[in-house]
Amino acid sequence: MVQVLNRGSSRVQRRSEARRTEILRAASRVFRRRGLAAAGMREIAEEADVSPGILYYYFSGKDEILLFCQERTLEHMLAAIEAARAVPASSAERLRGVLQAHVHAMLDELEGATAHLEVEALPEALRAPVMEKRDRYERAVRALVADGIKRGEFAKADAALVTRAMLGAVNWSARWFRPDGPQTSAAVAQSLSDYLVKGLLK
Amino acid sequence: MVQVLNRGSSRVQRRSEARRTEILRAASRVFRRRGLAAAGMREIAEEADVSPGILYYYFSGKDEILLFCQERTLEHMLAAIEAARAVPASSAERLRGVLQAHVHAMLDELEGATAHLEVEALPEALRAPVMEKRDRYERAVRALVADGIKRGEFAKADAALVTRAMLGAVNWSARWFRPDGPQTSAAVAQSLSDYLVKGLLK
DNA sequence: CTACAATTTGAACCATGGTTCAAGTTTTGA
DNA sequence: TCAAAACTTGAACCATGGTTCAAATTGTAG
Repeated sequence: MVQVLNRGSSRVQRRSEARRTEILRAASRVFRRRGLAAAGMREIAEEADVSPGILYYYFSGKDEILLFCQERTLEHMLAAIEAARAVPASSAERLRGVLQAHVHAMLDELEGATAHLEVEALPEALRAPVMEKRDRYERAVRALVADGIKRGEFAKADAALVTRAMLGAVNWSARWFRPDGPQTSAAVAQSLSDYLVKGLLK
Repeated sequence: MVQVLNRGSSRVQRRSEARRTEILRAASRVFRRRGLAAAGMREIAEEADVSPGILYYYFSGKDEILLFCQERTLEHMLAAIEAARAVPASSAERLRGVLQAHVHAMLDELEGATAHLEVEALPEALRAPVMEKRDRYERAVRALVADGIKRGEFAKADAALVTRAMLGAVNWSARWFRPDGPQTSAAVAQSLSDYLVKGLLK
């Protein structure tokens, strides 16, 4: 029988929950390594050091694993937006903060996931909640940009287009970044956000 | 038997060549519409208005179709780089020109293809030539950026990183652009390249 | 016109990979 | 300690989709 999501705190529930996230993390790694389509259930199972069958004990199938990976990352990014809003700072500083968090969400081992870049991989039925979050995130970033323009801190620009350019640049980092390369993810986050915000300043 | 690429000009050869590109174009459309992995041979065949079997008369298989799509787009982009180099102009103007051509290569119906964004989809054996072109293109853009910095036209920056940011922003456009949306691909190319180059100026 | 080559078809083949399941093993509660 | 529940396994099932192929059609050369 497939388990129901459960945040209770009895011993078994905690252990069960841990196993679930363990699987999700393994899946994230495989997704990033092989790409969404090429990631097989057997490989995910091996990465998580369990048998293939068990994936269907904790999840209803590959789609659901994908769904959870995407939502986890998006919620992480939405939290970063909230954090930025809470801090009293210039639009430029806020925007840089959000973009840096986004880069970390893309590149860092712990929470990093690139799955949310391919919403189309989800069957129609599951897409809605992910797209809702994705759109909410994009709107929030756009609001940050528009706000900076309104305040006169940024030059006049097409906020929607610039936002998409920024997100594209940031998302793309997952394609070329190598953890064993010359620079850390923090350095990338720094330089990238500096450059992207600079294009907005007057 | 599988046909050999042939640019001769006898009547049959011309017709054969036309059929090949016709198939490639159909494949490009399906790739863009469904994504690489989800594009099936049967669907490509239907889009090209032929039977599935014939794809194997003109190509050795899906991999080769993919390979040709990628190379076609990359060659198109490399040509744009050459054109930019030939023109006497500021680094900023050259860079804008290249980025605009890139956007058009992404979005326009005629030659537009997004296949080259997923080199990993190719089997190891076929990857090399595509990656060589892709890297050559990236190096050329980077050289343009570095040149602008050296001339003092651009502010000091990590040329490699900025280049990747630009390419990411531009590649990403294929994800959100809708031909029937509010703006044309030319308008997008314009705004996008303006913003991206602005971040480099002093 | 006729034979040969080039082209085209669509059904069948088969590997891949997501999924199911009956049968074990481990953990829990009393 | 023991039975029930929770968990885990690995092999088998089966749909999908890339590929093959024998046969049919079309085009070409003599």
